[in-house]
Amino acid sequence: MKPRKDTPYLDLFQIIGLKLKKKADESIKELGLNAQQGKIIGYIYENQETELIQRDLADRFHLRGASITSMLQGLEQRGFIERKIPANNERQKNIYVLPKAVELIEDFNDSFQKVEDEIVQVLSEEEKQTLKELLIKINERL
Amino acid sequence: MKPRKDTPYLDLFQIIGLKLKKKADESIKELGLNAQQGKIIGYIYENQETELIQRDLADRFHLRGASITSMLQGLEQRGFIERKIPANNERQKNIYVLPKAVELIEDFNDSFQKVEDEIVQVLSEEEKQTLKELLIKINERL
DNA sequence: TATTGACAGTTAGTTATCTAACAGTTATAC
DNA sequence: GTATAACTGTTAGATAACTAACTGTCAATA
Repeated sequence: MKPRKDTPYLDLFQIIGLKLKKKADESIKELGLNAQQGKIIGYIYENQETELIQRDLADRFHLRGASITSMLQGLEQRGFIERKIPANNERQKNIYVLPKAVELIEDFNDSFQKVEDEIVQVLSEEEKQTLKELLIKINERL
Repeated sequence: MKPRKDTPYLDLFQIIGLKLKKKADESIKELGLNAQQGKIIGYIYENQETELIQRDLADRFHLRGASITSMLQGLEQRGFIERKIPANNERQKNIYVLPKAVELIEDFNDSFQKVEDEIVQVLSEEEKQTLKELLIKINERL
């Protein structure tokens, strides 16, 4: 007598993911960026000395190359980042943040930290640790 | 010396959510529907005796009314569902699945179950139980 | 070394979501 | 009872993701 339909993990992950996206978007809306753009700018900032290319962003954020192209074109036109073709490989583009973006990084890291805190506010230290381990284990196999 | 930027829970939930969405979409692609459409048809099927309206779907799936309108228009045009204005309230529309959709429900419930199993395959029974409790607790407060 | 395949990025077109403004219906309050 | 507010759904327009087809570059190999 197995249940005909019951996918609590799938449903919970979908709903929590959606709620977090909306919260994160809302929290940095006033900066004129959405959460994805904020996360990407932060990641570029931390990795721009490593000859970061668009491919790396696609891998890290699980997006398609075309989506990265489109997003970076937008950020470049608005003066947040720049892309330079490196001398040693003309099919790549290295990515760098510009001052206009650097100024905002602390702000949206604070905002993201607040959302982060909201997630785990109801958990004990031990529960937080357990959850993190379980999430990492799941993510590795997915 | 607090870490300048560290949001592992936010990041893990976003990535896992994205991976699950892609897996679920892929798993029922051959039926000509995406995961969200499948989930919604399943939900309508289980609740159509309760005078289900679009507002209910928006609440359950955390989508805007406009998104529900657009999605249901598509499903209605393709003959999966129908919407009827009830006699007692002309501003609402009750929603019902049509045979063409009912035929598919078992298929995509099986597909969703496979994705569900993938999520927890690496966890022990005890870990599964713990995870479910933590996710429910988080979702309630978010 | 010339060909072929893999790789990095772009473009065009599609889709699902969103917000804002709106129409019509029902409920509330004076 | 009428005016106003709240509710339900729709439309129009924007955005961010996708796939498929493409250009150009680099690497492997025969």
